[in-house]
Amino acid sequence: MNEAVVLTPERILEATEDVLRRFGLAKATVVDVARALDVSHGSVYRHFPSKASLRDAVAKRWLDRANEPLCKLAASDGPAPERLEKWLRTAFTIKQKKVCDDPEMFATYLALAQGAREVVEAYKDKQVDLIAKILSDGVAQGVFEVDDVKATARAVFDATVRYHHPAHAEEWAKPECPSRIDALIALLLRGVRVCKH
Amino acid sequence: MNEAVVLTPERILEATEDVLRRFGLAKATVVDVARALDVSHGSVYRHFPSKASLRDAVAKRWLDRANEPLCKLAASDGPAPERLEKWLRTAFTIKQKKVCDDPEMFATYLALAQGAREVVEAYKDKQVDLIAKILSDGVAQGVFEVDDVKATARAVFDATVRYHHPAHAEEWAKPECPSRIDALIALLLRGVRVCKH
DNA sequence: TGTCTGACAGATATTGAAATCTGTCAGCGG
DNA sequence: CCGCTGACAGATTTCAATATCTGTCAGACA
Repeated sequence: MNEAVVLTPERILEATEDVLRRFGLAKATVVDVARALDVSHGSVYRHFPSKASLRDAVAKRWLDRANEPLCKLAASDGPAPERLEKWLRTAFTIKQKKVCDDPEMFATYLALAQGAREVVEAYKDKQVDLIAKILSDGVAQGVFEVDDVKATARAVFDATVRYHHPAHAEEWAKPECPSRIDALIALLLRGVRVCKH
Repeated sequence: MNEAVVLTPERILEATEDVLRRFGLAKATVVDVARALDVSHGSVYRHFPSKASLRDAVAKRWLDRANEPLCKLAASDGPAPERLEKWLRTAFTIKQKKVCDDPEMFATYLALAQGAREVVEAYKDKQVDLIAKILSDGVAQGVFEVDDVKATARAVFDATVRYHHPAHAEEWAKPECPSRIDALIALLLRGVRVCKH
């Protein structure tokens, strides 16, 4: 019973990512994945009930990996305003880097996410929770003044959509982008900070 | 020399909108437009050098019409905060209404705009100028406190992208949308207002 | 007994030949 | 003379025949 030969969901996901990387979403088939694992395609259906569920699982892996640094940032301590700014800039940078490094693969994952609405929705909710965590820390520190933490976290998330939603990815490379990000972050921080007298 | 029979760019644009409405962007051809006007398609090329330029002109008409109420709002007078809020809500409502009333036509115009980048860019710049107008009025009234009016106007525009960029149109119908808009507008207004003591 | 195979039906994608469209231009007709 | 026509070349789209893929399942194999 060689472990390397046992067919696990994990191995299938790995192979699926490989196949996606090589062929792209449009051309990748379950048969390709099975071939990469040297099994029949019927075997893949023992572990994932459909091609859609396989794609969803790949999307979830991808989003979870991307989210990891942000979870850490939200859980850390320190002054909330700096932490919020850092969190937002990190969120933007992660996405931006993915586009720059491998635009083709980014496009593949983007298309993948389009079909995995539930997974994406859960991921977004998690992001909002992370922002809310920082906001409530800031309120506790007396540096933020916020009516409704949850609603404001959602508003911050919505307000920054342009720099983390893939629909706007083409614009991220523009030269005026960094200064526009600076202006946006400054505006949002002013919106949550307590008034200085 | 019957005026109704003279072929003008205006008449061609009107006919093109009709054809788009009837067939959709994918199926609408220059031949269809010519047929609607009862002329040969060669004649259309006397007035527009290419199909692309015809589409651009239609897109421009559409955007200009949509922009009209917003220009008026920005040019009006009154307290800047109320005016900014009204402007944003109007901008959202205009787009939302277009989607609700005729989703098919909205999709057509959306696809149209994708190919008319320059026209769209000019339209966006105009929007930012309108926001900047209201912001600088607010500064003059002593109710807004803004470092760089132009940059902040851009930031307000960017922050509200989720509710005026057609890429997010599917989300506009969701029931939680209005309260999220309220939270976002409140956040942005807090970000530009002078501190209350 | 439980995992995997391979053949199968229905759904989906590919392909290339035929039809249509875009953009041009010489010339018609008022 | 001037705006319009209609035929044309090359590009693009359509359509239907063909090939491939998804998802199932009865049975092999260990």
